[in-house]
Amino acid sequence: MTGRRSAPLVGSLGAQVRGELLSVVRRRHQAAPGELIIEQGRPATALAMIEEGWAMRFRDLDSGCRQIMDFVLPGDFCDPCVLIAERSDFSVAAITGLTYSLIEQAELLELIRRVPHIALALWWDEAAEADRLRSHLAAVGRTNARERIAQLLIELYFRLQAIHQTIDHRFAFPLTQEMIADATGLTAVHVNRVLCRMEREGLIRRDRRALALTDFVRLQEIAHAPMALLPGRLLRQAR
Amino acid sequence: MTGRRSAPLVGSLGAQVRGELLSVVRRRHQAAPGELIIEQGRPATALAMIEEGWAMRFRDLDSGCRQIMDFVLPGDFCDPCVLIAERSDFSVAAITGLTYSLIEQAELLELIRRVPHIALALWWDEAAEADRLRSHLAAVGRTNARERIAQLLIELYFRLQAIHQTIDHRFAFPLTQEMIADATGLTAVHVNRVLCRMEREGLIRRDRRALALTDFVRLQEIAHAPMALLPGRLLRQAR
DNA sequence: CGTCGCCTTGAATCATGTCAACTACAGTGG
DNA sequence: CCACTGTAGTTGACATGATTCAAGGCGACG
Repeated sequence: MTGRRSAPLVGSLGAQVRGELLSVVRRRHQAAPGELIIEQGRPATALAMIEEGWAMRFRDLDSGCRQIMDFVLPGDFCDPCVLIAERSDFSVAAITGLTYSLIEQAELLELIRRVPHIALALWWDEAAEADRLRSHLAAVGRTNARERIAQLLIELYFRLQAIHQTIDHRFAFPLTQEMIADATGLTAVHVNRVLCRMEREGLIRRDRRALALTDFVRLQEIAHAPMALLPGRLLRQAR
Repeated sequence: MTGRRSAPLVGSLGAQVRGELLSVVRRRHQAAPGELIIEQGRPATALAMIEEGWAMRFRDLDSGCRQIMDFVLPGDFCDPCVLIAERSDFSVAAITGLTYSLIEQAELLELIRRVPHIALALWWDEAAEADRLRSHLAAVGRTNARERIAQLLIELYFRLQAIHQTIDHRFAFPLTQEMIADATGLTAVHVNRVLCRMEREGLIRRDRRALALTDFVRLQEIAHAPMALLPGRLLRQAR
């Protein structure tokens, strides 16, 4: 024990753990936009980690439409539950061109035997995703289109900022309006109306696959964003 | 290793692990309806497991309304993320009178040192909750009021059946229509209309705090329930 | 230069929300 | 035992946010 009774007891080492994982990866994989990385219902066999590009976690409903759960950004695991779940209950597809690495289950378990912390990092990731899911659910269930979209944009901003993919309040933005609709539980047409209005009001600016949050403060008010969001908000840090 | 390469590698022992946990519990706690067990934003200090009664996991939004994430039934952990999260990002409140047990963090870690499987059981629970959250999100984002409510009722039915709290398709039902509304992202008034119509159509019957799913097959069709849901659906079982 | 995916816009419609009143109990205290 | 009070459920009339359908624009790409 560390001596301090209230010392953080478990936690993620973040970048360090990711490095450890990458050290056992033989080869990187590529995926073209639209390609499926993980398919709903298929047995879970390997851990996938995004290195470059955006992906989305989603589920197809039998009514033909789909719900996007969240977006998977560089450094995120596609399926932190790979050791727990028998088969995946969601799909993951590339949005942009993608570079990712796969670690087979057997390899992963071997690695965990040497570095138990890695299991915690996965658990951590799972918990962070659950947190995001709860925020997302609250947004879809209890706020209107404008608030939901503002919330999504701000969440993406914070996550991208954490991996240094923003300049000021601007970042590359590969999502179609239909994807935003599938994530927020709206129709593409309505998403369009809301985005256009936001632009007219000077809240955002869009050009050439990029997005700028030109009035970040007001956007945060609209989103009711309580404060700096996910990256490291609620999670115990080791050391 | 077990010999079979595809053998389940990790997993939950379910009831056995729960028994193990209960063996270290000194005293049971009680809570009256409405009482808070876990409060959003407070440091996470102990693992809570429901023994009797229903609770709900929810979040208050600053617009004053709330979103219920899911319901916590006997045998469920309130906060499987207690070892991972610095502070809780949701609240848990008693719906009925409640009996639950608390296991302090230090105690829990000690127990895990002796029985590492317990950590997996918690992780498992976390993953099961994430799965439920994804289904819930898809329902709220992409289905109408009738489908959502049917889905909720059927999910509760399956979970209660798994713990032997159903007789035929009937079970004690302590939720108010406002709670159903807060869970499904609707208003209490609209929930009322939908429930009344379901009753008129012979899908359900309500009386004295109990609910009967009188036309289970049709209800399942409405809910698009793909098949037997959560309990043990996607999860590796040890042995 | 035609095609295709994505974005944009308008008009009509629909699902759900809002407001408001009223009923039915269960609990409480006199 | 009754009068009060409060919570939950029910119902109607009306308002509105979001969807649907439909048409057209615009840029990328073969």
